[in-house]
Amino acid sequence: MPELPEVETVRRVLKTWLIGKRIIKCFPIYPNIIASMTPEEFALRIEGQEIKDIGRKGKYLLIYLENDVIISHLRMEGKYHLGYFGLRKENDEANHYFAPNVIDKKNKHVHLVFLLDDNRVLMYDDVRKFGRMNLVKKEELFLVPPLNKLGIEANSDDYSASYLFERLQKLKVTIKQALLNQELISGLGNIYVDEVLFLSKIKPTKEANKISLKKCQVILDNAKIVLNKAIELGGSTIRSYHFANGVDGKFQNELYVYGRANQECKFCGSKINKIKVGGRGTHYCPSCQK
DNA sequence: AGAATCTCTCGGCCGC
DNA sequence: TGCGGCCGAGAGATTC
Repeated sequence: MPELPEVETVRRVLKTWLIGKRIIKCFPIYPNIIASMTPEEFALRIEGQEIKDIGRKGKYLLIYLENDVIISHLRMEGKYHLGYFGLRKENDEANHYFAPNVIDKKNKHVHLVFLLDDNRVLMYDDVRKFGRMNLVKKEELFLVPPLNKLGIEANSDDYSASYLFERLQKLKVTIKQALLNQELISGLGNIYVDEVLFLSKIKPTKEANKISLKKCQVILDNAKIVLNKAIELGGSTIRSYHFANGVDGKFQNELYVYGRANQECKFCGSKINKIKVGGRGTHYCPSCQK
């Protein structure tokens, strides 16, 4: 489940692979991955452009080309592999191959392929087909969907407690639902919201408009601590989620509540509770969080 | 107007 | 082995 730290980890890997490479050809295999235009138009526009930089905004990965930016959201299980253009050879140790019209076990979940000018291929792999890619003109990047309404990032120094407090005052949802809203604060997903609320000693079901200004500061402080620590450790690898080329994160070992239902709280020993909040699985310690 | 809620996308996985 | 239900981020539609 890629959240801000996982996407940042992918960004750093892609940067080492792709800067200066030119996209010769794009194969959109599963068309629904491309949002807001036809796959043909997407392919036509990016073909011939050089990859200039790899950026990130919230959970969105940004592939800067000469004239356009590919906005890639990995959603649940999207990942990238760098492979080779050609047919798989016997006893070949290379992990990933791609040839048009040849889909084997190794790449049956590959939905989009970029052929690069060094005869390598960048493959977008997504078992659940939830990920989406947009293409926007460079100068419109933050002026059109999906980035035009995205909130300030949760670990940014620009995020002030007074701003968070003012926004929360107007809401009638729980604090957990508010922190998952990417228009209010970006980069936090289900895992890290649970972790931030645990460290902040706030029950996920508490109404957003009852959080004090002081607690807003605590939330932002903990968001920084949790996200920066997770980035440092390469994100969390949970369930079947692995990063590009098998690079796994280590933050899952640091989790206090997420995925620890019925286990002991690392602070007080109470049983971690799992409930539903706004339709999302939610973990908390009933004695630490009020 | 703006916030909240509903619906839809998917396939692995779990329980029966 | 077969099948229905569950999970979940975000967009777009709908309701409040």
